[in-house]
Amino acid sequence: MVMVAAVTRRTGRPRLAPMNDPNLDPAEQILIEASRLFAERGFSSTTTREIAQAAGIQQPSLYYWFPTKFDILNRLVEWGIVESAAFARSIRRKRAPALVRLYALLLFDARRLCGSPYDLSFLPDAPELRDPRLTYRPHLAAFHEVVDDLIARAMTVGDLVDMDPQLAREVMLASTAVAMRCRVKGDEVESTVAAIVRYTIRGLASGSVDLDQTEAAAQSLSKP
Amino acid sequence: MVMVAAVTRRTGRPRLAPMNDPNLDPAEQILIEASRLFAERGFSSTTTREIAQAAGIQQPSLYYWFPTKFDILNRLVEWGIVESAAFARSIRRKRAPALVRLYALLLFDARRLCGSPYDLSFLPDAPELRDPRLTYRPHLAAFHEVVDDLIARAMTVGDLVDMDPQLAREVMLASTAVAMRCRVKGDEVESTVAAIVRYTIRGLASGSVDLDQTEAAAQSLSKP
DNA sequence: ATTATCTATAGATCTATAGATAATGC
DNA sequence: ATTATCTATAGATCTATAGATAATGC
Repeated sequence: MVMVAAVTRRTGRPRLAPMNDPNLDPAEQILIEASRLFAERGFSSTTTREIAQAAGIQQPSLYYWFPTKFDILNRLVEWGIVESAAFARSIRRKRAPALVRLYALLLFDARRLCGSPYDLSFLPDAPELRDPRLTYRPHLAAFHEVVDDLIARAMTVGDLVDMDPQLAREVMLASTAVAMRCRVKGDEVESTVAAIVRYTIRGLASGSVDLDQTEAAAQSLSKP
Repeated sequence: MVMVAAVTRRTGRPRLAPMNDPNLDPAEQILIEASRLFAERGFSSTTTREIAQAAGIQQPSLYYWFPTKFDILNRLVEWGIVESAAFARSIRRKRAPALVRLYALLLFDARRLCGSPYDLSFLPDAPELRDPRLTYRPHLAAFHEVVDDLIARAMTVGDLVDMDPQLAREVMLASTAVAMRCRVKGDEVESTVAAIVRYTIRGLASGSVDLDQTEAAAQSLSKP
């Protein structure tokens, strides 16, 4: 008995133009194209007509998949933070040195964003993030709490140079923004992520830290 | 004969609400308030009505001072780069080591943005910057050219760690973005700027560099 | 009957223009 | 006469809804 890749005939009225990839979920396609457009022109400047066109449907058909344009944004923002926040919570209980855990957290986050199907480079500093209706806030707060805690611990044991802890977080999260912009495919993800995080930590770690050893420990810790 | 601070009676139809500071140029007031709103809500989401209201005039009165909303953006972007590009051109001919000149350029730029009357924190990654009608491009290109040149020279003499030069520029300009966000007043400008640039250079300078001496040389070079 | 689209459009903006108005300047 | 404002509004969007339509599923 030979299995043939089923030509998934979809239900519903046919599109004016047939789908590029009939196996891809339309909602997924919408998120991918919307993120690309948000990165290119910003959330407010991107119209629902443009998103629909990029996804191969008419403008009102968007509303079958998402209740509002705003919900598309919310889904993308959530995707960008929820998993990293969960990883942050789990790493808080691990017994490795604080700097290693910090390093691992930056690696996990950068890897996720760098290898994402969505272009989330519009997120850092996107003014729309201030909208109180967005639901990412508790996740980001948890993420920041862990980062701040680990910075404080690493500073106490002398693994980070003595500086304003808030500025240290700023510099670290600026590196995450770099990772979002350097989005690459497949094999290149690991080397790109490693380089970005390495130079960030280099700037903050004190001279007594063995960077190669810290990186190696963080690398194994950052993979689930 | 006693000089009295003249109560500048202004010509033209009076405003509905009197000006807060009658000595401040209305165009300047508009730029200040517009930049604040662009930073808060983004260019596209900010309406001309909001800008006008913040500046104390009715919406159509904006158009007496600026031909379009877009021109307000263009003026702000130009302000953010023109002077730094001019400084970059002048420092290219100086005879100090490349790393010192790079350090001085970052200091000059960060100082200008950090102490600016305008809130330009919306500029890094603002999608509106892609608009080809904006006139800042030649200035930014000149600025980047000098930075790239200085990075290459500093790397050749071993003052910067060996890394992808483009990534080095990314990391440096990410620090400039931090400076824009850390806008402070008066006395605090110098210390804030110094700290931000110091930790950026720390992350990129090789171990053989004397950072204190480099900073001192850069500080005096960065002031005209 | 259910699903996923389509077409048409209501209602709510938002930018920019037209033209009136109320000061000062000469 | 000149300047800097005002009011009123045209014209161009843009989001979201209403309701029709063309497939498949049972």
